[in-house]
Amino acid sequence: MDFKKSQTIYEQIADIVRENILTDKWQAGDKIASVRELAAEIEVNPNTVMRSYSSLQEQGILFNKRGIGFFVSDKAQKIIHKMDKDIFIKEELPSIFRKMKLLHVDFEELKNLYNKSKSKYL
Amino acid sequence: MDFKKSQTIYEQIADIVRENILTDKWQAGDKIASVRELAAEIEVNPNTVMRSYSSLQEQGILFNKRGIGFFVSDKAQKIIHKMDKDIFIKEELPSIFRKMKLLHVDFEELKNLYNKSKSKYL
Amino acid sequence: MDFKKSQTIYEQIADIVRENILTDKWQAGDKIASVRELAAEIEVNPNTVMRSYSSLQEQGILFNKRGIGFFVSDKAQKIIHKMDKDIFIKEELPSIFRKMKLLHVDFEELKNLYNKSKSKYL
Amino acid sequence: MDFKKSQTIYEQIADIVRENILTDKWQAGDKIASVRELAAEIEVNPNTVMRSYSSLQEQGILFNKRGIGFFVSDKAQKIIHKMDKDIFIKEELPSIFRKMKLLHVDFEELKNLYNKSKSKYL
DNA sequence: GTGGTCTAGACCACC
DNA sequence: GTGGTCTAGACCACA
Repeated sequence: MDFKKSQTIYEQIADIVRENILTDKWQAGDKIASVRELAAEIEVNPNTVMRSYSSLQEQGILFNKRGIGFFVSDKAQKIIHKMDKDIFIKEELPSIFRKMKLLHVDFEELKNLYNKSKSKYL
Repeated sequence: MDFKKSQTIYEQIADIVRENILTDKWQAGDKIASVRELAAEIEVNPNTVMRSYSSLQEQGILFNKRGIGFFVSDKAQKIIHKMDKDIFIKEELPSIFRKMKLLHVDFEELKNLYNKSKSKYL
Repeated sequence: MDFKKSQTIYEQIADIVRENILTDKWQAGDKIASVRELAAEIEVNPNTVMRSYSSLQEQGILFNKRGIGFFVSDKAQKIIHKMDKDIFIKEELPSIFRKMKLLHVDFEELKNLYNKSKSKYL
Repeated sequence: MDFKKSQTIYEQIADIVRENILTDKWQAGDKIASVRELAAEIEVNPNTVMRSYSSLQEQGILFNKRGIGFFVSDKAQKIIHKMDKDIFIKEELPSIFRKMKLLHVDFEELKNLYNKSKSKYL
């Protein structure tokens, strides 16, 4: 597994977990991989995985049962969706629109790029 | 001057320089603030400014004359525009489109948000 | 450790690293001395070593794992060999040939000097 | 006029003067360009030219007559030839031979490159 | 005055 | 422990 340098590894792991929950790969109540299992699989220090799980737990996305493991919480999907959409609309989109203006990219071009990217996944 | 802590100071300085060039505030051939001047103005260590200028020089955006100062290179604007557009189209937009899909944001909603943001600046 | 003053220290450190890789002392995947270790060993400021390692990383010769250290990249030797041979053939040799002409040194004399230098290492 | 960054401007100017003398463009007793003339021509600070001329004077290559200008000394060519050949044989060639070994360039290849470079100037 | 290098020492996040 | 950034202050060569 290879990670981007611009973001910390534990955040990138948390992102993957969040995405798996958002896309229904992992559902409410599911037991997810143990810290050691995941660490071994993606070749990362167990401390690093632990840190990801802990932060997800603080956000109410995971919960753990002592000696058993980490589980997806009931409200996980709702929480993630709200967090992500908030960031998307308040931070990411404005930054994109600002850059479009700076680079003289008009909405037509955006539309074309959108359609092109969509057709990739058909 | 205050900086975000999510990004290094020297990158933020480089970003400002790039933006000033892209928006024609500084034009090809212009002498820009000396390392010490800028450092004093934005209350930062001269070494930090130096690092920004050096990286911009490596990218071909600035050049310097010994003992005189740093200048905006002829191709600066073209280089910056190309770099920025490349990143925008190959990295930022795909990430945005991917997130739209994940969050079930359709193109109509994007269009509305775009028009809303546009009207802010009218 | 003593350095020539005609060249910056950080370039000389980078040169040593490159040479150690080129001569197989350090091989692809090897972990090299940490910034602080090397700095202590050659009695130089850690920042200076950091600067060397960073530039080697930009060139694709080294890479690092967060919190672990710097490593020799797989293509390191190939990159260095290409860089060196390019400079040798496009810059150093022409300059030598030009000087030979200027100083009226013919190819026979060069051959003699070459053989003499070679016998030194036998 | 454009200068390499790796060497100081005044040294590069001195190099040009030396070369002009070595190739008989400027001969013993000739008056060379005044400091201001040359400075204007190559767009450089007069101080910088002065520094070049001074160093050449120290080496016995130039001499000056007060209020008249700088002149090529009688022994100029001999001095330059000796200096250059010394450096060439004791420093530059050994460094080249060392690099040949490192880059696995054998003498045959050197010969080919030499002949190729020679034919360029025919 | 300018850029450029270097040191000493600090602080941080991460593994 | 590791890399990475930043500061304060010094010194140098060059214009």
